[in-house]
Amino acid sequence: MKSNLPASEKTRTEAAGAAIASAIMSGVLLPGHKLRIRELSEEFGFGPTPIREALAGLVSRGLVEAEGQKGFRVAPVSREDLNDLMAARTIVETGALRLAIANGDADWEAGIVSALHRIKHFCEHRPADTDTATTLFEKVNSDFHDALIAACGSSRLIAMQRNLFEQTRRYRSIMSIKRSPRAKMGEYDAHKELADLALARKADAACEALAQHNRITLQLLFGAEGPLKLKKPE
Amino acid sequence: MKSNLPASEKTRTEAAGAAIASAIMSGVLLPGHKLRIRELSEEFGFGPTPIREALAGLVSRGLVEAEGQKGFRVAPVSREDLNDLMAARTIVETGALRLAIANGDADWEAGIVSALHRIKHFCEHRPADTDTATTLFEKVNSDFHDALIAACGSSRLIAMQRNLFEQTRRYRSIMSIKRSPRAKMGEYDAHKELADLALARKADAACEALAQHNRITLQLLFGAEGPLKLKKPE
DNA sequence: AAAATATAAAATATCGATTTTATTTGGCGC
DNA sequence: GCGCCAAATAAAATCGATATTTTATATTTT
Repeated sequence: MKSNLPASEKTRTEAAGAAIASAIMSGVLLPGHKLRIRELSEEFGFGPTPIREALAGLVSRGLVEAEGQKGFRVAPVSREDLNDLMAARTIVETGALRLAIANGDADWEAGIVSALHRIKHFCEHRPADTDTATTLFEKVNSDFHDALIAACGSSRLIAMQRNLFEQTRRYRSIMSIKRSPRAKMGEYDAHKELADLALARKADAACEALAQHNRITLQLLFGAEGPLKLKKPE
Repeated sequence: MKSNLPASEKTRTEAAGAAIASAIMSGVLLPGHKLRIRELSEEFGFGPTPIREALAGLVSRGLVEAEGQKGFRVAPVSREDLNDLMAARTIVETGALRLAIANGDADWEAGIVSALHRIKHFCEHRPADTDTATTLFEKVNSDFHDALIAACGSSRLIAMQRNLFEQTRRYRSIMSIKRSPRAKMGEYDAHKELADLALARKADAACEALAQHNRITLQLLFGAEGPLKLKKPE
């Protein structure tokens, strides 16, 4: 019994990190939930050391919170934190987009066109199963936002954007935002407008569209019925 | 023998992290240098576990690089990486500054005035010892940039700014940039202009001044005689 | 009875040793 | 002599156990 894992996570720490991250992202582990090393160790079948190291890694990704020597817990969610998150995300994304528009070459343009096409394809051939559809949409959506700023010239900006986007995804997932097929077609339109503006090198308009897109996401999350003030002490 | 440490680092991991970070920031551990757990363990007098955990933490701060299961090394430096870093820093700093100017209250203004005053005081009463002076300048300079964006409303943006600033500081330290007293007085003028624009709520002008400030820093580092292409394999 | 304190229980942080993985060294064939 | 493969060496990743700190419980004092 050596490795029947996807082989993408070669080290136990990475595998444990992926497993825990998945549980957090999907809402199996709720915000604020205490993360005890031994429990996780038994639950996921890894030794205490990889679990511990994995948790430290998740802290830097903003999915887990470390409290001195009192251990770890799933990063809490709140309205204030969501505002915090979206403010940072908008700054990083629009800044990176502006740079990408200034520096982008043909490969960058091709990446955007390709990513947009996949969003379109998803909207037109939406999988029947809701979970599958949601997962797929998050993937193509994430890839599109990646493609937009791929030519920004700063690996740090790209990494920050990915990280902030991941945290946004968690909020969406936790609050189980459900979009109707029509709403998802609307998402396509918004992305198309964004792509067109970027490819036309209209930096100001593109950044404003992106900021507006994020404002809508924020309002959508605020408006959702999900409990957005829980801290869940345990 | 329980704790004769500064008591600020209560856990071994934190103490080890601070020690290693200090060695990296001061250039004792050169960019690209291989970081072997056992060596560090013996060198600094901590067990392997805290060292390992500390290194993982430094990776997320951008001071150390992890290579699969091949271990750790001090984050390399290069012209490309410095461009990468300064691009990210300018985006984050100007974005956060714009938010702070829009949201800042009296406390924010007071913080800027106070931080600026300390820069002025430093310039007028510069310590004789060069190392002491440099350390103190980095502190007041860092505090000033913190104060500028303190009211931006996003803890994530503040954390990013701190982190990127720290990395910039490492570049400065490594290349042993030496500023003449006159040059440091020039630094004060630049900071004063920036503070005045921010306090006058002139967002565009303030951000442009900040961006210009960063461009100058970049050129100063590029122009320095220090070896900025070393990778130091071992 | 409430607050404060001492004791017991649990969880974390750390250690030392083992296992696994990477790197070097030495030998063999071409 | 040069490149390729195997054993040996070194390093990193992981484990199981111990020490330390935190949290919960019970007791004593006012």
